[in-house]
Amino acid sequence: MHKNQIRFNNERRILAAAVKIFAGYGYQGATMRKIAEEAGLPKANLHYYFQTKEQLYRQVLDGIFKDWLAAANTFDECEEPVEALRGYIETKMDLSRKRPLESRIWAEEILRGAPLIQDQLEQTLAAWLDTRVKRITVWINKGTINAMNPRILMYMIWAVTQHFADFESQIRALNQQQNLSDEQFAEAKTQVVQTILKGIGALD
Amino acid sequence: MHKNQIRFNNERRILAAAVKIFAGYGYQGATMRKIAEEAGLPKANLHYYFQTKEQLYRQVLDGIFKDWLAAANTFDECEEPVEALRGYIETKMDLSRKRPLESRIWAEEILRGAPLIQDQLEQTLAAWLDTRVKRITVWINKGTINAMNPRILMYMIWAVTQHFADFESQIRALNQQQNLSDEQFAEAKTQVVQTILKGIGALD
DNA sequence: ATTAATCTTGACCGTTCGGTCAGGTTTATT
DNA sequence: AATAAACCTGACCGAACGGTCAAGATTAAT
Repeated sequence: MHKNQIRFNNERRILAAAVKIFAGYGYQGATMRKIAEEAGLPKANLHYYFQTKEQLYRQVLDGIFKDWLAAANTFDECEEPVEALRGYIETKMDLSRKRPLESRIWAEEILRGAPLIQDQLEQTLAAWLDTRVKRITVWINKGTINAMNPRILMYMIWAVTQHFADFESQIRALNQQQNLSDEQFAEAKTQVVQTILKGIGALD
Repeated sequence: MHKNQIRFNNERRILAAAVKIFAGYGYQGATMRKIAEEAGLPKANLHYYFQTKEQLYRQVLDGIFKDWLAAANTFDECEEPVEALRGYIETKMDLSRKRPLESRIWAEEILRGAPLIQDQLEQTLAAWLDTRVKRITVWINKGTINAMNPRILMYMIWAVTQHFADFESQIRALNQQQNLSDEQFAEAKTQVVQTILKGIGALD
């Protein structure tokens, strides 16, 4: 039991509702009314816990950003490129499968020019990327993988893995109006891993 | 000289302005006022040529969809997978470079669940994809490329190429706040082509 | 030169937006 | 039991939204 049980519960309810509505309608399309309705609370109550729509949105983004960075754990723990990259790609694919809403909110924020998270991108994410780039460079120098620009490799991994969340509605339209089944998604995961690892010369 | 010169010119101006504003703010964030200002026309004039905001948006989407499909020309004209896929990937990369706004409008529409273009996806795009899937299947059966799901290959190509337009602001933040230079973009293009072609076993 | 068709636009309308606030209720502290 | 702190919410506000319209200006057709 928390000390501020009421506050804790209500903030969680509001944030969960906000994720759904922001993902479904975008920042501008989402309204405090819709979020309040989704959360089952009066609109004025939202403003009691989160002063403005922007502040609520910022907290949602913060949560997403943390998951984003945490997905790199396997990457960091593995020594060899095949394990490290396979683990990272699979983790990112699983994130797209299990939490597509968050991925879409992130994508929309970037699409709009990252007006609210530019600082975090330039500071935290840039530093995060630098670390991984250095590890990849070591592999390249050892000859374990082909010579290449490690940043572009990371962009490719992000692009492909997040595509399955962000472009879900397009994929569904091209799959007889059905979301990918678990089997289909597993197949996609395997093929993405294989193509990228083979593409950078880590296999064979 | 066109017959309806005035109408033709004004519709073009408005559509060009609409692309900029829709790409920069999203459908909901874009306002008829902003588009009118960008076009240098009074707001009421927009409604003379396009009855509603939604109709204007639909025409913008239609234009993008045509470019989308036309990008497959090289794909269709080449016999061998290396030429065909290299040509298609390069064309899509060039599109992302030269017309990122259109790519972002498309991405946002899909992100929101494709409310206005679902039919086109299910009809036209699905048929378009089927044709290319069949060609890829031929290559697989010949053993020119590895066994795989051709649809997932196409998803990967779309994801990676469009990422350079859709996530431009993120890439900029990770590139010392500078957009990719022509040299950097050319490097990315080469690496994307190499990685995918090698990844599917079309090279070596 | 006259008429018809097209184009232009400031002013206006109903609706919905994010946000506020006063006053009441519930929970925690002493 | 009394007081304080936290929580709740219907009613309201100014601003901005998409869209309309009447009346005038311009262009095309005869």
